[in-house]
Amino acid sequence: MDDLELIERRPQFDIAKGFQVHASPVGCANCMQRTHCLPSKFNAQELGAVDEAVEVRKTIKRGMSLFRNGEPFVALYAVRTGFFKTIVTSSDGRDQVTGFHMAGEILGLDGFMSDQHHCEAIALEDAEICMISPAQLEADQAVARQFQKHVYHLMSSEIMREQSIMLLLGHMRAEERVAAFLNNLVKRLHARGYSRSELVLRMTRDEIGSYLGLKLETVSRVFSKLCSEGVLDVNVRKVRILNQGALLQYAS
Amino acid sequence: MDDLELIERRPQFDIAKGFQVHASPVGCANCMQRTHCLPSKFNAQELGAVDEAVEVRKTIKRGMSLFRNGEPFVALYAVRTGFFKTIVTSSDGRDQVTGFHMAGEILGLDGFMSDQHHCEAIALEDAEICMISPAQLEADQAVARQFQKHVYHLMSSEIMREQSIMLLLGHMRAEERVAAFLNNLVKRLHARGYSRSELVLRMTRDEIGSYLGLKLETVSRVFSKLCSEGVLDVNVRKVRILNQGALLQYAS
DNA sequence: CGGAACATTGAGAGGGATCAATGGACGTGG
DNA sequence: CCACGTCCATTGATCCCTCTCAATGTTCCG
Repeated sequence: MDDLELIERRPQFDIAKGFQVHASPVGCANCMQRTHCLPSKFNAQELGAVDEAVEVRKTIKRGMSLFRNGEPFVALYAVRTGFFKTIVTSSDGRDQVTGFHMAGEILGLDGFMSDQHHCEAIALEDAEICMISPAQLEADQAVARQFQKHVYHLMSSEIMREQSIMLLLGHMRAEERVAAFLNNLVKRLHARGYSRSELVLRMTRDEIGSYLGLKLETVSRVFSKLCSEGVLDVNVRKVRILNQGALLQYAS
Repeated sequence: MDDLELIERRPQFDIAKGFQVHASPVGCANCMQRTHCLPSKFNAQELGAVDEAVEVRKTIKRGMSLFRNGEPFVALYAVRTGFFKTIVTSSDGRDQVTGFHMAGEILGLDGFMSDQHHCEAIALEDAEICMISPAQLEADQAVARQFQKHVYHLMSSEIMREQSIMLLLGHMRAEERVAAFLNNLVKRLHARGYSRSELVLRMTRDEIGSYLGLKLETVSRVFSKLCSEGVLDVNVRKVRILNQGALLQYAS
């Protein structure tokens, strides 16, 4: 397994197939994601320090892991391009998708305080990420304070996000879950300049199902049903929302 | 509604029925929970500063809220005695129990970084809590550093806890959920000196169901089934675990 | 072109929800 | 101290949503 070998070589960050490391070709100040990403929280002056803490940019091939359960924490990761899923694995081997992550979002927080990752992040398509080294960020006193504040904020958001998923998993029916999923996805995409009504799913039906606590067939059936009701226009991975209001109704 | 009136008066912490405030009668150094509670993370020297930050102890009557969704964050709360549940409420009014909390556990972290609570904590029986004021804790530099470290740790644990619930809600069958619930509960109780095989449930079947994503009748039926199989001996709220191994098997 | 991975759809089964009735525990007030 | 009401738990009967199993279709890529 090329993947495994790759994974085990970290945290040295060797240049290897599917896991290219190179010096920063783009500073945060020029990055397309700067308005959504962590650096947006810093002022122009502090940005220099942030830029220095962002040591390298990496490209991750589709299907590869950014980090895995049990690995030592070495950095936070900001998604530059591409799409990730995070999964947790139960003691008996079943695993569950706990989130999907797009450009500008920060991965790896779960390892930040325990120095060890407790989930696995896998690229759903070829992706680029920035590695943010907390140690270096905290060299500057003012930046450190600002950084900590935003790590708190990110963790707080993560807890709230998970609570809303718990609510979804505990109380919603299949249609509601899928509708909530689509609404959330399209909202985040729209914040990044994408259409409010059209999206391309980067994940399989199985992955959506795992995230929503449903079987892949059920996810497929719900798509078909919402299609037949004129709420959606689904063509495999391409989804068009025809009736925004109705979709919001479903998600209640 | 006495409850509502009470709630609205906070955070002034008036003395009122069911919500008694009084000066610390017991220091952390002498508290029965000190080995499980947050203060256990500090050395003897720092403990003085912690004790000062624990401004008041309060008693909370059964059914009363410690804090509610949307309320400003004023302090962290350490459970001294009694039992709490935390609930989140969805936009359409449905709510879900997100956790049960016993002596020594810290409540209110969800409001720590956003300065506002995003869930509600309700006492399941008459309870006592300690209010920990972060502002005062952070007066001392060394204590502040130590405190921050442990807040990170607590939040990390909270994220992991929620992920395991997501796994439960997403993939487990009713019996597995109930078994996992009991195992977790008895483990935490045992860490506090209680029996490894006997426990008294402080919550209703409905609350267990909400936590596990099941209806109360289903919870009741699972208890009955495990009873008939000789795994448990259930007498309403009193549960005896007759076959520890089998229960662990169920929770897989 | 062929194979692998993924999606769709159908038929049938089953687990949990729902509806409903009963019973026990507890607290309050007569 | 008992009667009563309330809250909670148990159990049964039935329904239905989702899972499971299975076959077919589509897309993508070597």
